[in-house]
Amino acid sequence: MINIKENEQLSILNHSCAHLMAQAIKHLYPHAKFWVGPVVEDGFYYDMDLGNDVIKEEDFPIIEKEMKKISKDGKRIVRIELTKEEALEMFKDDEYKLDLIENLPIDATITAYRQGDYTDLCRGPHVESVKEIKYFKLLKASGAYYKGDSKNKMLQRVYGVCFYSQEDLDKQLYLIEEAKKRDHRKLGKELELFMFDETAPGMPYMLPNGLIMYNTLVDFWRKEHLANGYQEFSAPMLNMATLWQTSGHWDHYKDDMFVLEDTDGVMQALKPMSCPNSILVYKNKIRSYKDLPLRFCDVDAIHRNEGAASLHGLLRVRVFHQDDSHNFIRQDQIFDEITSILQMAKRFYDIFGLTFTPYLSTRPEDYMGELEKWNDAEAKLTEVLEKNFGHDGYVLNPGDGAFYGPKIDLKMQDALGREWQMGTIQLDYQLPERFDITYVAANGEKVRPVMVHRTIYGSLERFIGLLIEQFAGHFPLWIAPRQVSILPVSNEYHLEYAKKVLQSLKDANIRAELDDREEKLGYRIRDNQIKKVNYQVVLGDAEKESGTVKVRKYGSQEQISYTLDEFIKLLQDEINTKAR
RNA sequence: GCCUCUUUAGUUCAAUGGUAGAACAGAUAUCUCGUAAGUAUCCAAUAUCAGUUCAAUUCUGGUAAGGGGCACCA
Repeated sequence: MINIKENEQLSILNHSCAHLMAQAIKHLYPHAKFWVGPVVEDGFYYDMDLGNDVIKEEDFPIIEKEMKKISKDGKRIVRIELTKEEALEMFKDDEYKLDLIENLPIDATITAYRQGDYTDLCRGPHVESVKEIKYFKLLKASGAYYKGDSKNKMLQRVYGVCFYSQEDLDKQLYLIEEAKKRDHRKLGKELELFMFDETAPGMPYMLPNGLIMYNTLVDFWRKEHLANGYQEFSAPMLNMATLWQTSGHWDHYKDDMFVLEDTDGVMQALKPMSCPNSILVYKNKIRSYKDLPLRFCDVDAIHRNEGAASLHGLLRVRVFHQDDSHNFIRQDQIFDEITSILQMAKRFYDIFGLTFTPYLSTRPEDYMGELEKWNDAEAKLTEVLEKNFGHDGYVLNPGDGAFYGPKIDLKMQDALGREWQMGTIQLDYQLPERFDITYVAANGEKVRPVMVHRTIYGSLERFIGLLIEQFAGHFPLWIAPRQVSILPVSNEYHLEYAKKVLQSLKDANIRAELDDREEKLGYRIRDNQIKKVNYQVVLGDAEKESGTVKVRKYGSQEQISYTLDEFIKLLQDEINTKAR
């Protein structure tokens, strides 16, 4: 998709289009008051207060028509400089604009832009005339909190997009449509990967095909982690309130937990994360400085009571599996540990061709712990990022860290350009304190370790969701649920040979299935193509006689003959290289 | 949690104030097949609870689930 914000000219055009839309809406809803109308990555929006009126998508054609009319009149867009007094006078009927004016820096030049009968407070710049704004489309309408605060009144927001040519606009609209086709929710249904039922909102059922992917990802993860000094454990899902009181979740996170009272009247909660459990594992015996780093990983199910409206297919769910690990290290091991985690994450993502952006979140205002340690940790995280990604290779989020420590989030985009947090690396000085964990240092003193929370996939569910979109359902062979379909030309003559080939493939650990339905070959080819099976093997007289297989790769018309052994080797090589 | 929209067969859609039509899938029969849909028949649905009405799938409201945003997201 085209990123409008990156193109300065296009960005100005879109901003002017936001004004044009506001003007049109003002014509149609004279009492409308406007807040802000910025340019975003994929267009623009304007927030407004329409009193009791509501703009719905069905109203878009009328607004667009009015916009076209104004554009045709071709009024110039005139910049006006104002003193604060003039500005306050000019916008005296609009409390939103007054708010903006009052909050401008004292030395700021106040400007407004006038186009015909509409004047808007704005920093600019703008295109010269409304007649330049021709190729636009309103995309969606929604509510949005005033100043982004849920305690405030809800304004109405209308999104749109604008281009310099009809072709560019069509192209963007086409891309939006194409992106919808690879929506993991749609493909998940079509390819029978997962499902949801009304009785468990936000809690996915992994169907057999999806579970193959899940298990394959976990197997790979497990192998890699055990080879890299990690130790896997599993812990109770239901824990007494006392555990959550110690960890602080009871005070800070209770609303997001599934809490219940057991038959003995004891309060319990399903774990929303495994950190306290991993600490108990650490605490199970006395640890020495020689033991560190200690890396306890797990893929236990965790439950979070997310708001119903925020649920989104596999990308935001109420029960999921984090490929979690809690690494207990010494303060002087931070740099090496973070480096090794980041490298591991990069290696994992590279395998899937996924690109990500690291976000460094630093000390918030309400931080806990010692300032010195914070500064030291932040400096080290920065150093790791600078070294591995370069100065422009990561985003700084000042003050956005957790109260217990700074963090690096690894974010990726879905098909529609929405950003999702995948991996995360968080330093934590609080939980070791709360649970009073220590290691014995060389001098015999008890020292508090630093705890690193980290995930690479993030959540297996979310990762699978993103993979579905990344590959549009056509997966690399090693995670593909349907690797090979075997199609005998005729069940009467070729079934026996087909079964032999099937068995050979299964013996070689290939996920192969026999398609011996009483349907014509063309029908079965098509059906297997739609199911995105990676390889189709057609077996008829020629193959039966020569002991070969005729292979057709997904998305290709080409048919290639191999001996059975050659074919198996080809599959195994592809699986082992994890290439597409 | 807030604004807003949606809900008809397994799936994707159609129609209607007088209880619904199709495509794909599935089943059966037929075809015995060499690289993207052979043919016929059958099966199968108005999310749920109320209200208005002689009559509601259609109108109104509640609930649930789902979508688009906002807020949230250790």
